[in-house]
Amino acid sequence: MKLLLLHVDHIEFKAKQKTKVAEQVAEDMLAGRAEEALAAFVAVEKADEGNAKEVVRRAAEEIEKVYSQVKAQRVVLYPYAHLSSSLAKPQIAVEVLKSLEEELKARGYEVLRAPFGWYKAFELRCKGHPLSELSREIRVEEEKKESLALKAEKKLKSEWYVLTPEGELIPAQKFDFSGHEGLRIFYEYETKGTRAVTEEPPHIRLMKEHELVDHEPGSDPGNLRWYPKGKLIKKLLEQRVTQLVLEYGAMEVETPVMYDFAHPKLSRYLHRFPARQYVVISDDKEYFLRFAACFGQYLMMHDMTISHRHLPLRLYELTHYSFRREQSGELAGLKRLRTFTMPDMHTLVKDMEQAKQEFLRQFRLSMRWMEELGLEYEVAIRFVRSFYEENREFAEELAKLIGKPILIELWDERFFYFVMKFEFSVNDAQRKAATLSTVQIDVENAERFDITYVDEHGERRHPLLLHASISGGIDRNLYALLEQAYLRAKRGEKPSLPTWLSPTQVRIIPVSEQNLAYAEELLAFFRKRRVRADLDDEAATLQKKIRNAEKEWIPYIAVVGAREQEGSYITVRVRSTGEQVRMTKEELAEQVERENEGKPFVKLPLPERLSQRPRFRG
RNA sequence: GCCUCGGUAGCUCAGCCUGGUAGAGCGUGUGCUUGGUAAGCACAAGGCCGCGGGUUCAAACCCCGCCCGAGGCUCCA
Repeated sequence: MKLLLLHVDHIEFKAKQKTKVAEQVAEDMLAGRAEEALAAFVAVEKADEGNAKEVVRRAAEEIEKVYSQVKAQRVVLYPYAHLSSSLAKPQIAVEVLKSLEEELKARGYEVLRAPFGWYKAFELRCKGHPLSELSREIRVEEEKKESLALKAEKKLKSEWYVLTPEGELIPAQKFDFSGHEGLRIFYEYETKGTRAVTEEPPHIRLMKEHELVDHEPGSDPGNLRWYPKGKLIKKLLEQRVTQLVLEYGAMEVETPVMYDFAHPKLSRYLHRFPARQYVVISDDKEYFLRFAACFGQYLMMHDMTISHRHLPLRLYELTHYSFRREQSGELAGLKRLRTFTMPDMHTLVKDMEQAKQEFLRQFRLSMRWMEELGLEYEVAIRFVRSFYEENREFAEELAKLIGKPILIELWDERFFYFVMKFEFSVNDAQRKAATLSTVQIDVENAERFDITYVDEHGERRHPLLLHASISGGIDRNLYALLEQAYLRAKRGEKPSLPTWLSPTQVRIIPVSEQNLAYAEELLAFFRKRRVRADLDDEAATLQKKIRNAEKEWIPYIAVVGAREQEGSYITVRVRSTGEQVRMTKEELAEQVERENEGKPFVKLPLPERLSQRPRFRG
């Protein structure tokens, strides 16, 4: 339904001539006049046909809201077809208008309704204040389906257990969590939510202070701006996860970011999910922005010719970007965004045996990722109960790999498209958890999207499908790194990022201007190596420069003065140990290169001399 | 989306209750200082007090609406 709401000094209409669809009305309804009214021009649309009741209720609410804002004294309902290009059937439109009139009257408003389906002359005078002209669109359909999905989910019953590395399955309520604080926090967050902590998550302050990421008020909430240092870290994470996944055997592809709402397979799939999408209008078609690479890869797989010899078959895309129009109140810094970057891999396998093999390998790959970032994490594995019963040893094998107790959630029935998934979660400073790595065994979508392969006997068959995000959202990985750095600082340790992710790995600080030339030589030396070095050539004291470097969490601070210049060595302040070490430039370069080994390397995207470097933020 | 809190210099914040010339620290610029491992000194520039409306002789301050952020609820494919 489309609504155009005008706050008018007066409105007057007179029906002149019937159209084919004219409503039969009493003589006295053919003309009318109202003063100090809210005139509601209404077009009832096709999409309203199945949801008349809800549309009427919502329209009445909108009108009520505006009515009280502008302090009108009566409502005039005026059928106005020209607001929409997709009109409802006239009969239904009349009914909707009548019930809207009834609804408003029931809510205590004085209502005048103009007849439907007549050519009418009308005159009005709009008040012209800021609220005096408003248009509203009321769309019920998707939300209705949405709430159905939500309801079904609410009914889902599940039970929680802890599985120890020794293979013991204990109901979570009976498990003694002492010594497993991380798991306790994770469990409590998953099952009870959190207690009220009313402070800003520390990573939000850190991401700004370190000039990594910031809010962008010029965009939709949940869309962030990335400064050079943040972009560098993001790029390194993206390159590394892509590297891991390609080495594992995935084929990298790229798929569109938007899809046709009306596409039959997509729309059915879409309605299984409660979250909302961004909508893009192109000509008169509506598209939604993808929330993962699923669709693009399904549609691609559907068109592929696949033999059993090709399985397992893996497609991968770094979704730059994925979009989820989260409710505004759910957004939180880098933890929860509306636009984010996520690696998404789908693996086709011929049977459950192969699915489990792949699941295990992807589980290990995710473990490796978490280790490379130095993140502490907790593990949850969620099963449909019957599937768990058949695969106990598999669960035990996974718990053993982790080497500490993990959470198990068992669902009585399968609501989602998967029978099993794992999640690696990190706890943050507010004792909340966020999922990073996850892999799911999907038993539904290959069939839904008609993805087939030809088996040994020449028969077309539907494969099983694994969804994998080895790192989880890239943005969220930075959130985890910052939150855990903050937690370490709270315990009295120095906060830091892994060296391979540190924007500046070596900061060269000359003791005085006399040592600047020597410092420049060192800078030139590191530039030729796989080391991100920069030079503090500002006019400040040594202490001040050290302090600035410490505040930036720089892993190696190289101080060079007359002594170093003569002895051709450098004195390095090592962040991880807090020690001052005398080293040669080669030794330092080798040390950093060792820490960069196997990781992508990107040059510092900023001027090497601090005096040449602008500030992105105070 | 709902509820609560916040938005003042590039940044962090005070001022608002009790309306009357807009403040501090950091950062930035300039000058002095050339300092040996976490803040050297001085001076200066820098403001649509989030936006719109209202009340008032007068609004950063009081009232209403909106926008943005954070937290809670809800939600989290």
